[in-house]
Amino acid sequence: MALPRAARTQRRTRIQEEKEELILEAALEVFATNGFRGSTIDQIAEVAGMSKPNLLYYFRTKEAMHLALIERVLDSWLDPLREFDAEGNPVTEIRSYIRRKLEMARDFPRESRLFANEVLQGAPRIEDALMGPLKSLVDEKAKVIRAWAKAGKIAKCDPYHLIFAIWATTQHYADFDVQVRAVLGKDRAGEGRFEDAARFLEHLFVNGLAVGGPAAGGSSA
Amino acid sequence: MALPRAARTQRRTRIQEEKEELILEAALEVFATNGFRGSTIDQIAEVAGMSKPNLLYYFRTKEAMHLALIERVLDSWLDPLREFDAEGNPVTEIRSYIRRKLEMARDFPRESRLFANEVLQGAPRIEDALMGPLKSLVDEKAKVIRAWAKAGKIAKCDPYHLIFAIWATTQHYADFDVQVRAVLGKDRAGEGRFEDAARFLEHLFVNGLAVGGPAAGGSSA
DNA sequence: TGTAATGTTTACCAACCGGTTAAATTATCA
DNA sequence: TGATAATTTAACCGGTTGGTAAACATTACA
Repeated sequence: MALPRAARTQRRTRIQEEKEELILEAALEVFATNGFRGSTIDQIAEVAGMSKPNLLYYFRTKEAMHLALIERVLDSWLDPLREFDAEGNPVTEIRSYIRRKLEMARDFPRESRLFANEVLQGAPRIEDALMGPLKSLVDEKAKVIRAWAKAGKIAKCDPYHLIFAIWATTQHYADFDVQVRAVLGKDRAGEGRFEDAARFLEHLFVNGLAVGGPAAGGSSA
Repeated sequence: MALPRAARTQRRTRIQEEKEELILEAALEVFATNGFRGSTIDQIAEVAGMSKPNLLYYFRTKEAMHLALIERVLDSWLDPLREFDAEGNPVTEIRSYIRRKLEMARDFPRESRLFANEVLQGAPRIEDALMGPLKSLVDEKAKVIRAWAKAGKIAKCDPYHLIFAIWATTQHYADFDVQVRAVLGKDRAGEGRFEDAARFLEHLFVNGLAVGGPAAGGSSA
């Protein structure tokens, strides 16, 4: 009895595709804003416009909905880092990585918050993913960055903490959106904040990682 | 009937001080790791080593515990930014702000996660604090930073996004601790990670904000 | 020491929550 | 169209949750 009833039909139907999609969309909305424990099946059902037993016809448990969601989202969430190219120009690569991550924070804030909630609360349901695929990917890209530093193309720095810094600064605009808007105030909280953030962050990281920074000797001022 | 029974005694007793302290300490532990909705009074009671009705003798509702906690923590949480000194040397000020924030992430991760949970879930209970005291303080410090930039002491940049970047990068080590440890791996996840982070972040921000960096040109208006 | 004020516990309640059952309804297709 | 498979709903269940009432225990102090 490990499968929901919908998965035990003779064929996979059109209705199953549609409803499962609908449910995951609603689940994303609810889980992202309330966390796992803070979300109820009833809430998801209401957002999806379906009855609770009907959800449970497609997903056997609340956990199953969450798991399906995580699996679907995790992969696409790592895409920007995968595109990080060892052959490219370091400055260009870092700049476009920042831009892509910032675009994701703008266009898929719920996905970002879904993970943030999960990690913040100790990642009880995604620990494997963190220590497996995520760590492997980061390890791989860290090597690339280290090679760039060794070749003198960027300043010598800890590649892991560089990646953390890019994650933190970009996802901040999704995860802490309410705070960002509150601090910027009504007039500056429009969509333009993402362009401003991009400009600032690109400047920060490009300058910050440039070889032999100007702060090295007595600054020209 | 807005006050808990303990607050309706003739004098404030020693036991009240002690028990309220004990409860808030337990509440911090629980709220920080589970968020508001995900936490139960029973959990807090168990951590505090008291019975549930006993907690409710000191705090009328779960909300009241959370509110008392937020109020107590918010103030100290903003202290590092308050110390930010207009008269000081910009590089020194920024560097020590980063260091202080990083120390707080290391020494008070629960406080950081308490806010992160709250903001992440839309800040329903601290919106006033964000738009009031927090915004005022940031506005004030943003002016200082802008003045430094205008005087040519640091690169021209958006002071709000600079502050966001410092918040994001430092709090990351408290809020996303599980992820940081998972990615760094067992051998590098010791306490040394905070020193590594400090070294990287100081380099990043000091170089990144240095005037007329080597990658000069496209900086913000 | 006695007693009034303070503190703690036991027992309880109504609402909520995750999930099940079985019956009713709708879609599919020979 | 009718039979069968697929879908949906109403009713329900046991456990949990936030919170209360009232009896009981302890402390402070005259």
